[in-house]
Amino acid sequence: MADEKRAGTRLRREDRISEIIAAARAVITENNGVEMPVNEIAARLGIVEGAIYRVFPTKKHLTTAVLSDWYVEVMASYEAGLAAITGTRDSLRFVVRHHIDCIHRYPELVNFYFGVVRMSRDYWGSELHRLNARYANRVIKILSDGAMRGELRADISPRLGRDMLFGVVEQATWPFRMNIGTFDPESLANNITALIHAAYALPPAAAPGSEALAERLLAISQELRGLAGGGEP
Amino acid sequence: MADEKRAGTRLRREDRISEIIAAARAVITENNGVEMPVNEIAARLGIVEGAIYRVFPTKKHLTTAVLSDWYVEVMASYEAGLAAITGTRDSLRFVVRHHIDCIHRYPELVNFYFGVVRMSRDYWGSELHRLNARYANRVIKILSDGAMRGELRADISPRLGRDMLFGVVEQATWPFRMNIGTFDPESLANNITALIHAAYALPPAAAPGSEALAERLLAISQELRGLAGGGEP
Amino acid sequence: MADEKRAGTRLRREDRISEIIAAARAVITENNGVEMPVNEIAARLGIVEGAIYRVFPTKKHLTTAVLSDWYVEVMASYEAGLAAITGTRDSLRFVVRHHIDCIHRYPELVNFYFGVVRMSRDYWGSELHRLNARYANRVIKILSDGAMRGELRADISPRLGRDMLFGVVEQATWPFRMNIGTFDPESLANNITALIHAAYALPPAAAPGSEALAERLLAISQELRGLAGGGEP
Amino acid sequence: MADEKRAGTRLRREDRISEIIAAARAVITENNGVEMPVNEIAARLGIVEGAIYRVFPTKKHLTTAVLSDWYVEVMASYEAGLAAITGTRDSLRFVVRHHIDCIHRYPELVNFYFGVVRMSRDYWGSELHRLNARYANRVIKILSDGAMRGELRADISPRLGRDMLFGVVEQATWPFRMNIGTFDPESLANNITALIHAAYALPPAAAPGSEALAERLLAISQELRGLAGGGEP
DNA sequence: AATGAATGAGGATTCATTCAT
DNA sequence: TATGAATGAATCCTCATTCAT
Repeated sequence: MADEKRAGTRLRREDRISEIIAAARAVITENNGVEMPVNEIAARLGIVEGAIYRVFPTKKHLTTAVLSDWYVEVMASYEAGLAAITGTRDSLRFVVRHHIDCIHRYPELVNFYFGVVRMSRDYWGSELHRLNARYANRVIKILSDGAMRGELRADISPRLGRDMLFGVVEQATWPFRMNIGTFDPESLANNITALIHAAYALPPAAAPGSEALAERLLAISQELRGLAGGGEP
Repeated sequence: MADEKRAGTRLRREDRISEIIAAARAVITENNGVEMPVNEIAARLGIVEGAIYRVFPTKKHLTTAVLSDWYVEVMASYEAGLAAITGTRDSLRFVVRHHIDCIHRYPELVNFYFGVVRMSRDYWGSELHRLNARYANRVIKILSDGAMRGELRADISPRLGRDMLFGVVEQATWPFRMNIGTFDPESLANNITALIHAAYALPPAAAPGSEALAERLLAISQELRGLAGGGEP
Repeated sequence: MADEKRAGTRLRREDRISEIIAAARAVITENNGVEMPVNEIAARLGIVEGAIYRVFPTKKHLTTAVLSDWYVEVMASYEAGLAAITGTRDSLRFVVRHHIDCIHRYPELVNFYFGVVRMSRDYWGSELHRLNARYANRVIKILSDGAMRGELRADISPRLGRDMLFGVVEQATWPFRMNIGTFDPESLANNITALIHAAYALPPAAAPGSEALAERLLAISQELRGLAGGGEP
Repeated sequence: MADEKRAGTRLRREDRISEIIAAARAVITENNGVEMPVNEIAARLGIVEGAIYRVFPTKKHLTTAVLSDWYVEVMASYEAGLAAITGTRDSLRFVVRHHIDCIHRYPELVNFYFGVVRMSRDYWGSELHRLNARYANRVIKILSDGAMRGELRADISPRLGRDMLFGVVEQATWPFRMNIGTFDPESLANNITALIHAAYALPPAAAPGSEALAERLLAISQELRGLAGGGEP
C-alpha cells in the first residue's frame, strides 16, 4: 500500500500538494468516507505526518483542499454540460443525472462530505459551502427561469426545489452509499426528473388541458356545432 | 454542567436507566448532535462511567436506548395522528408537518441520528433502522394507496416519494439544524406537501383530456373549420 | 442462561454455597478456563454480586472453594481406584489414565487451574496447593515403593518421576485443551505409562543380567564348550 | 521506577524499538511474568504510552517482539550448540541443559510465556508458536534419528518424548519460577536426561540380557553342567 | 440476612498536532 | 526546508469490591 522506497523524495511544493491531496482522497475512499486519518495519508506517501503539516497548517485545510479539488473536477463537466442545454426539463434532467453519476463514481467522497464536512461546526460560510452553493444553486436558476418563462409554477420557492432534488437523490442513494444496495442511474435520474418536473409544473388550475378546461371546450364545440346546424358525425 | 451535589444517589434500576437516557439526550443536545461522550453523561449525573456500563453494556446500547426511547415518544403522536386522517393529501400533509415539527423541537437529536447513527457501519438492520423504516414507510403506504385509488400516479415507485419527502425536509431544515437559520414550520409544510402532491399527481398523460382531449380538440377544430366553410390549409 | 425468575430465592447457607460453586464452575467452563468474572456467576444464578460476597469474602475464597470442591470429587475415584491396585506398573498406569481422563472431562477447569490459579502469587502453601500435592504425591509413593522393592531404580528422585508424569500429560494434552486437537485417552495413557515405567526401570547397570549376566553367559558358554570337548574357536 | 529525568529523549526509531523491548522485558521481570502493563513500560522510559503505540500498533505486537527477540537470543546458542553434537544421548543432554539454563536465567520471561502467551486465544499459529515449535522439535529429530539408527525404541512417538522433556522441565522448575525454591541445573539436567534416555531406550524385550532370559539361560547351563557330570567350579 | 446500585482504579488504544534536530 | 519522534488529551470499556437501604 505505502510506497516504502520513495520516502523523502523532494518535490516542488505544488507537486507535494497534489500528491497529498490524491493520497488523502484515496484514504477517504479506503475508509468509506467515514474518516481520514492523517497518519494513513502520510504512510501512503511514504512521508511523515509533519511533512503534511508543513503544507497544510491544519487538517481542516487539507480537508478543504481535497474536497474543493474534487469540486473543481466535478464542476468542469457540470457547468460545461449545463451550458449546452436550454430547455427547463432537459436542464433539470442533466443536473439530476450528473449528481447521481457523481455519487455513483465517488460514493465515499460523497459520504465524507455529507457525514463529516457538512456536519462540522464551521462549514457554514466556508469555501466548501460556497462551492456547494454554486453547484446546487444552478437548480434554483433553472427553476426560477422556468417560472419566469411561464413554464413552471412560481408560487413555491425554487430553493425548495433545489432541496427536493438534492434531498431525494441523497436519500435514494443511501443504500448504495452504505454498500448495501445498488441503483440504476438512468432510471433513477428519469424518475427523479419526472417527479421534480411534475412538482414544479404549472398547477392544474392554470394548465391548458385540465379537466375543467376540457369540459368547457367541449361545451363550446357543441355550441358551435349547434350553431352550424351540421349533421351528426 | 454536572450536578456535583447529588453524587451517589441510590436509584432503582429503572430510574437510573431513565436518568441516564435523559442525561444522554441532554449531552447530545449540548454537543449539537455531533457526539455523545460517556464521561459527560456520567459527570452530568454525578456518577462514574462504570455506573452507566452496569446498565448499558455498550455505548451502542445506550445510543439505541436513547434514540428508540425518543422514537417511541415521537411515534405516539405520529401514528395516532395518522389514524385520524383519511385523505391522501391530508395524510401527506400530516406526515410532512409532523416530521418538520419533530426537527423543529429536537434538531440536535435529528442531527445525531443523521450524522452519527445512520452513518455507522451496523445501522442497517438495527433496531433503530427498523423503527425508522416503520416511521418512513407510512409515506409509501399513503402514496401507494393513493395510486391504487386512482388519485395518484402509479408509474413511479412510492419509495421514491418517501425519499423525496424526507430528503427535502432534511435539506430544507439544514440551516436551522446548523444553528444558522430559521424556518416557519407551517409554510414549509404546506409548500412541501404541495410539491410532493403535485409530483405524484396523475401526470398529464393519464388525465382525461391529455392525448385523448387533444384528439378531440383537433377533430372539433376541423369541424369548425368546415362549418366556417374555409378551404385554406 | 440466567434464571431470571427465581432471583432472591432464600436458600440455606449451604445450598447457596453449592449453588454458587456450581455456577462458578459453569462460568469457568464457558470462558474456557481463562477467567471467571463474578458478575457472570451472579447473572447465572439470578442473584446479585453482593450475595456472593456475603458467602465468600473474596474472589480468591470462591476460587479456592470451586477448585477444592472439584478436587474432592476427583479424589474420590482416584484414591479408591489406587487402593485397589498393588503392582507398580498398574498403579502408574492408573494414575496416568485417571489424570488423562480428568483432563478429558474437565479441560477448562484444568486450564483454569494451570493458567490462573497455579500462576498466582499466593498459590504456594494454599489449600489448593496442598490438595494438589496430595494428588501428585501418590506418584512419588508408587515410585519409591517400587524402588524399595527393588523393581525400580533408586538413583533418581521419585519427585522427578512425578514431575515427568504430570508434565508430559500437561504438554501432550495442550492442543486438546486449547481446542485445536484431540487425543485418544487409552493409547496416550498406555504410551505415557510405558515411558515412565521404562524411565524408572532398573537401569541396565543395576539389573541382574546386564553386564554381570553377560560375563556369566560367557563363562557358561566356555564351560559348555569344554564339556562338549570341542576345540574350535 | 521511572527515569524521570530523561523524558522526551529523541531517539532513532530503531533505538526506540530496542529500548521499548528492553523496558518491556524489565517490566515483565518486575511483574514476575504475570503481566506487562503498557503504562509501566512508558513510565520506565519516561515517555507517554502513545509513543509506544507509534512503534508497535498493538500490545500483542509488542509482546511478540519482546518474546521473539528473546527467542533469537536463545536460539543462537541453542542451534550452534546442537550443531556441534552428534550422539543421541549427548544431544538430549544438551537440549535439556540448555532449556534448564534458559529457565534459570529468565524465569520471569518463561513464566510470561507459559502463563500469558501460550494461554492466549491466538497463540496457535502465531509467530511465537512457530518459534517455539522450531525450538521444541529438535527433540523430535533427536529421538527419531535415534530410533532410525536402532539406538532408541521406535514404538512410541518421539512427539511424546518431546512433551516429556519439556513437561518435566516445566514441572521441576516450577518452585524456582515461583520464587519458592531453587534447583541445581547440572544435576537436574543429568537426571532428566537419564530418565528420557531410559524411557526411549530399546525396551527390555528386545534387549540382550532381560531378566527372564537370564534365568532361563542360567537354568539351561546348570542342566548342561549336570549332564556333563563335570566337577565344581 | 439480603439486595443491588455504585465505585474507582485501571487498561488498551487513537490521533491531530508540536517541536527538537 | 524537512524529518519524524513525541505528545497529551480523549475514548470506550472492565471488574473486584463496597455499602446504603
